[in-house]
Amino acid sequence: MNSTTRVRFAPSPTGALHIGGAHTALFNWLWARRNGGAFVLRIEDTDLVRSTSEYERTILQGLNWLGLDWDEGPDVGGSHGPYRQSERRGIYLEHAMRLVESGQAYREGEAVIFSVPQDKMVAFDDVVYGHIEMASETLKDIVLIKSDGFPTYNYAVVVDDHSMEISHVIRGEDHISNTPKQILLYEALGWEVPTFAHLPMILGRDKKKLSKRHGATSVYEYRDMGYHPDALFNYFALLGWNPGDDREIFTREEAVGMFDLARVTKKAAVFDMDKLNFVNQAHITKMPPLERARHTIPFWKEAGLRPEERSEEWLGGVLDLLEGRGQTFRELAEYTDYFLSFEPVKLRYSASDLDEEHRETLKKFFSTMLAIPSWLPEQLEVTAKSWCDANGVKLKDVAMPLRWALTGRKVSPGIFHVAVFLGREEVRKRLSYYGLVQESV
RNA sequence: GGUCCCAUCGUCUAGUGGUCUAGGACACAGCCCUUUCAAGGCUGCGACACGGGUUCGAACCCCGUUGGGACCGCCA
Repeated sequence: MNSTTRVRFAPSPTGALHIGGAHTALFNWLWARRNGGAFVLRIEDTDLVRSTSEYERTILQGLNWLGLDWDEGPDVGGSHGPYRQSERRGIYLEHAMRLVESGQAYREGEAVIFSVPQDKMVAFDDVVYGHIEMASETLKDIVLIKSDGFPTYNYAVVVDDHSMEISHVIRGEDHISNTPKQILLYEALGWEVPTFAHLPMILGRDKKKLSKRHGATSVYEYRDMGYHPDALFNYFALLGWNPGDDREIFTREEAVGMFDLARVTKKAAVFDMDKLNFVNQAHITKMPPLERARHTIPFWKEAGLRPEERSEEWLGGVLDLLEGRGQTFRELAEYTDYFLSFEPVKLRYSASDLDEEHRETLKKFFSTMLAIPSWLPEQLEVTAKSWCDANGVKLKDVAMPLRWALTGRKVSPGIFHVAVFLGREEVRKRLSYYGLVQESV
């Protein structure tokens, strides 16, 4: 336990929360929680034209959805505020003027610019990348305050991280080359330099920086595709980090218990949907039926079905039948649509593949089946098998037509379980619709 | 172009000089199970980028090459 650990996630509200940002936020959160420290949320809205409060709101909601809570931030306040850079202009100006007075910065137009000292080797020890150094003469002078009176990123980040007492600056590897500039500013201001830990980048399948071309990039798109936040959290944690043993499926709490910045890897990682799907499936499988049902409801509705007409227990029972089938809530809804309504079945299947002879055989079997005393999966299967033996047909020859008539698909869970869940009358109704029930019965 | 970073199976990774004929997971293929498809179980395919050193010994250390990436904005 180290109560002095203070980390921050500092998004700029110029777009939705996307994968890279969520990944960075996640690692900061993990480190804060692991050490019993504080996770601070700061909004870097110094780009007047691109920042909007609408984006700020979606980013906060996105973090919330992922289960990342913060201890200080623009909405919850805290002792180191304000937490929006646009509200901290006085602080930036004050320190910039100090540098002008000491001759370390100069004015040009309305702007304040820092003169980079020459012949200086700037070095730091990154927690993940190790020792890094850069000669100061490769750096150009640094703009501190723009002509519009707002601070630039490299300057504001230093003032804020210092005044918010940030102990560890955990951010993407793309900031490594900004770090020497910031260190020069810490030194000029006479401030202690925090510990830096840069995180590997996340790339698309083609190993290029993740962009729209690679498909979904915002966390909300993943929610809408049917991923569970716990699974996305789990998958993100695995990108650039591993617990050191073979554990790959874990909860947030377990991740907090195992996390260590020292185990973060250096190589950029490719975002792999196949693995995400696997992780999501694993989380769905472990989930209690009722919770699974609650997460699937929006997708049933989206498919035009009416889950609100059923109890959560019934819906959970439907999903239980899937036994591991489906990798997203969207697929869960899709794979079970025929339980909620006969309509999608009619749209998919017409029974035109059955010739008269085949129909007659099926009618005989179905009438035997519908007359079975106890309507249970095992009974249906035993009856079907013995009927097939007696009539010289294979079980699949009756099971597949039954599957088509009940589900409108060629794949489904065990069809006798489906039949039992649907109920004898509903099964009779569907078979009858396809003309597979003997009129006389 | 300058500076910086990275480099183990297709992908995520384990590995910090000998226990590595390199381990796990995803994906893929096959088998088992089986009324279909999954799930589950088993098996298989598959990598230390290359070249020099250092060392008794290198995936691990050093140098170079090549290949990726990032930054070089009064964007963040």
